[in-house]
Amino acid sequence: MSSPDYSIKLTVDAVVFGYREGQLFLALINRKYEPFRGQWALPGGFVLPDEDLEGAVQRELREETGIQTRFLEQLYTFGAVERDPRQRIVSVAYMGLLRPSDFQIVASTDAQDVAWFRVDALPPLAFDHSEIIQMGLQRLRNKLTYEPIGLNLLDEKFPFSDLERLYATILNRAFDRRNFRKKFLGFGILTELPEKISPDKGRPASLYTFDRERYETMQKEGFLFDIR
Amino acid sequence: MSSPDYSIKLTVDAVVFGYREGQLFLALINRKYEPFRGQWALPGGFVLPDEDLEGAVQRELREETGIQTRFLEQLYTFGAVERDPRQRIVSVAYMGLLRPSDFQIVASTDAQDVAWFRVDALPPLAFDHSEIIQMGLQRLRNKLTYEPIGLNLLDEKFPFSDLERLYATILNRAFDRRNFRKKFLGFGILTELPEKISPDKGRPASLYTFDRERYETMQKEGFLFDIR
DNA sequence: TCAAAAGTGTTATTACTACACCCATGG
DNA sequence: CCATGGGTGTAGTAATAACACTTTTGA
Repeated sequence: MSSPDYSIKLTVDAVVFGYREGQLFLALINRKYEPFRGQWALPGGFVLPDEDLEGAVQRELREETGIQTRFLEQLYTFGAVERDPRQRIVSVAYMGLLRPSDFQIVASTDAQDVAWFRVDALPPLAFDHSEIIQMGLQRLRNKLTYEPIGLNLLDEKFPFSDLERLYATILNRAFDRRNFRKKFLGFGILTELPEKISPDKGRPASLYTFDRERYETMQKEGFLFDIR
Repeated sequence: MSSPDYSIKLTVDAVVFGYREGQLFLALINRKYEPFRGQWALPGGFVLPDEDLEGAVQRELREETGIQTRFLEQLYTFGAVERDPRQRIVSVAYMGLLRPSDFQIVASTDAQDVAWFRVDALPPLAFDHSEIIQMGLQRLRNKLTYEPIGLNLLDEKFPFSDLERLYATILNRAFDRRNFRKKFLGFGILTELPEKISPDKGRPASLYTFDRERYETMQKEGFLFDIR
C-alpha cells in the first residue's frame, strides 16, 4: 500500500475594506503571473511552513500592498477542488479593516499593482474571489449589528455623523439621526472629546473616540451591542 | 533561488454534538497511533486531493464513527505552527449536529473507539482539540439565538417542552415557559401535529415539527429568528 | 387521589419608531 | 443672511419580562 498524494497547497487571501466619505472600498492587486494574469485578485499567497495563518496574511499584505490593518479576523476557508485551475489549493480567507488615514496613505503610494475599488463597482475577479468578497461583505454587515466593529473603519477621533453615515453606507439603508444617536451613545462606549471639528460648511461637530477598554469590561459583564 | 518547502498538510476535524434528555454530548475517538496514542480526540483526518473539505469531513466521520450528521458547517481553521508536535498541520474544523435517533444508533454500535461524552465532563484531549471544541460550543450557543439550528438536535417530531429544555441545557439558563412558547410558536415555523406523545408520567404532549420550507421562505422575506 | 409534566393570559415595564425645529459656522 | 450640516425631545406603539393556576394522564 503506497501512501496517497496529500500535497494540497495552502494559501491565505485578504478581503480588506476601507471606508471614506460615504463609500466602502476594497483593496485588490493586479496579477503579474498566470493563471488570471492581468486580472484583479485579492492580496494573498502561500503560507510559509513556520508562520501561522494570521502571520501569513499580514506578511502578504505588507509585501503586496503595504497595508497594515487595524482589525483582522478569519473569514472562511475555501476548498472547492476546482477553485484553482492548475493545482489543488485551499485558501484561508481573512477580513481586514483599516482607518481612512492608513487607507489614504496606501492609496496614494501609487504602488504599481494595488488599487482600491468601490465595493459597488468591482472589476471581474480571478479564481473564486468574488465569492470570498461576498462572504466578507456579509460578515462585515452582520458584525456591524452586533459588535462595534465599524469603529475600526474610522479614525481615532471622528464626528458622530461619520459613524451614522458609515452604517447607512455599508448597510445600505437610512437611519433616523436622533434614534441612532440616542441608542449608540446610550451604550456608553464612546467618549465625547472637548475638541470640535470644523467641516467645509455647516456647524462644527464634536469629536468622539471609542473607549475600547470600557467596551471590553462591559462585554465581560454581559453587555450586548446591538444596532439595527 | 531554490523554492521553499510549502508542504503544509491539511486535515479536517469534526465537532459533532448530540442532545438527549437534558444533556449535550460530543463524539470523540480514541487515538490508535502516535502522537497522543490512547488519548481522546475529535474525529477527522487528511483531506484527499480530489475531495472538497465538507466531503472530507463526511468521509472521515463515516469511516471513523459511522455518524451521518443532519447539519454540518465550517467552524474555523486552526493553523498554529506548533499545534501538531510532529509536522505542520493546518486543520479546518467543522461543527455537526445530529438527532437523538441517529445519535442513539451510533452510540449503541459499540464501535471499538468511538464514544459520546457529556460536554460538561470531557476527558483530556489531544492536540488543540479542547480549543476547537470550545469554539464549537460557542458557535452552537450563539447560533441557537439567531437561527433555529437547535431543531437539528431534535427528532423530526418532538414535544415542545423538549425544545425549551434543549435551549435551557445548552445556554445554561432557565426560560419562562409561557414566554418561550409564545415567542417561539409566534414565529410560525413549527407545525403542531394532531398526534400526542405519552411520556412516562404527566400529561401527554402535542408533537411539533419544523416547517423548514416556511422558515426559508420567511427568511428570504427578511424574517429574523431571535431567541434570548 | 397523588405526582408529574403540559398548557394557558394579563399586566407592568422597557425598548422602539416616527417625527420637525433650532443652532453654529463659513462664505 | 443664507446655505449647510450638527444637535436635540416627545409621544404612541410594540416587545419583553414577570408571574401562578388548571389540565391530563399513569400509577
